[in-house]
Amino acid sequence: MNETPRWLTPAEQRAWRSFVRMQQKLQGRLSRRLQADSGLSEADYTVLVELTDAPDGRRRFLDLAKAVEWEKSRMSHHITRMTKRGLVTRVECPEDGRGAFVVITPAGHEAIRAAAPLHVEAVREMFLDHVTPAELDMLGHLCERVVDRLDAPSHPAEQVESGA
Amino acid sequence: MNETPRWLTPAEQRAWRSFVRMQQKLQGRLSRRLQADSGLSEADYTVLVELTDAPDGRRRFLDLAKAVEWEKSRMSHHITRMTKRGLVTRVECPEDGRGAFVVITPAGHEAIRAAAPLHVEAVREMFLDHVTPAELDMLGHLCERVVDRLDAPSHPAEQVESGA
DNA sequence: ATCGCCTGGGTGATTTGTCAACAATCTCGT
DNA sequence: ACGAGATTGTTGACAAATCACCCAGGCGAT
Repeated sequence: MNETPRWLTPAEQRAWRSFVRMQQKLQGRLSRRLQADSGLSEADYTVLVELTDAPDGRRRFLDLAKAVEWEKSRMSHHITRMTKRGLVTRVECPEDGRGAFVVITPAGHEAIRAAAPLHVEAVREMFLDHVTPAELDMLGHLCERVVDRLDAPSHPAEQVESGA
Repeated sequence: MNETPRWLTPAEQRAWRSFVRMQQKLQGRLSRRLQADSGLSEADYTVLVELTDAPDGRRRFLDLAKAVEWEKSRMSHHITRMTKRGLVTRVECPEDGRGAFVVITPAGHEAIRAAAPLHVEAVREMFLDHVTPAELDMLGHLCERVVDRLDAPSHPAEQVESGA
């Protein structure tokens, strides 16, 4: 029945492909640099940022996992490793007997505090310095919109009662 | 000496963060979907696309590795696995005794041919459908520019004679 | 209370990626 | 011609991600 592939137009093709390439390169370079400069993997950094953002430096597991689009088991394994390195701790949740928080430790705080400026510098060098404010602004809006769409229920048509 | 962290402005902060989030989500969703729909990992797909683009479906190892920003050893391992599945083959290079080509097989061709329309559809749903043509255009240019910058020698100042 | 079932999280085996060291060319300068 | 050094690709040990399955605690109906 759906025999119409809606193939990409040349313009779409080109934009999407260069976007993908940029992602690949940017991610590759940034994470290697982060590792070299600060001894943190991209994954570590992501978790630490997410925790730093939380008002009291703590976050529920699944909450965290969904925020960064990881599987819960990945989060669990990763937190185990980070715990061994002293960057975070597990704290069990009083009101949910099965639940657990992951909490950033002082060492964890210290680690991002040290890593952030270097990382920011790298982000500038590799990305921000080559983008105009207008582009950046547009990009920001675009990304927020797309993220919202991704977080919303899969098929817009199925969603009958959210904003109504 | 460099005690000036050039911290991000709120606008930069916001744009960059939402960009990172979008990347995470988009990548996560797209690759899970690709796997489910076609039995190809994102890595497989990347390699196959790169090979399909080449005039005669063959590419040197390191060339390929650099193009997708992988370590050569990752490429080697991955090609080994793909070879076992019959998607590609290794062919030794006549004019460079140590070198090798990786070549896409008919089965490989068939695999992307089958996967591409599904993947494209997913890309539309998750991304293109939420972006205006003007935005897409700007994004495309931006990405090309950034990629060029990343491929150019590291410190612009060190580059004394390219455009001059 | 207790049974079914869902949810939040952990575990172990398998797959994938990284790192470091290696072999086999090639490239040059002499 | 020959040896130092740089390239190209491989390998094996280790780290990290995924998958499938498990367990414990909550939640609601009877």
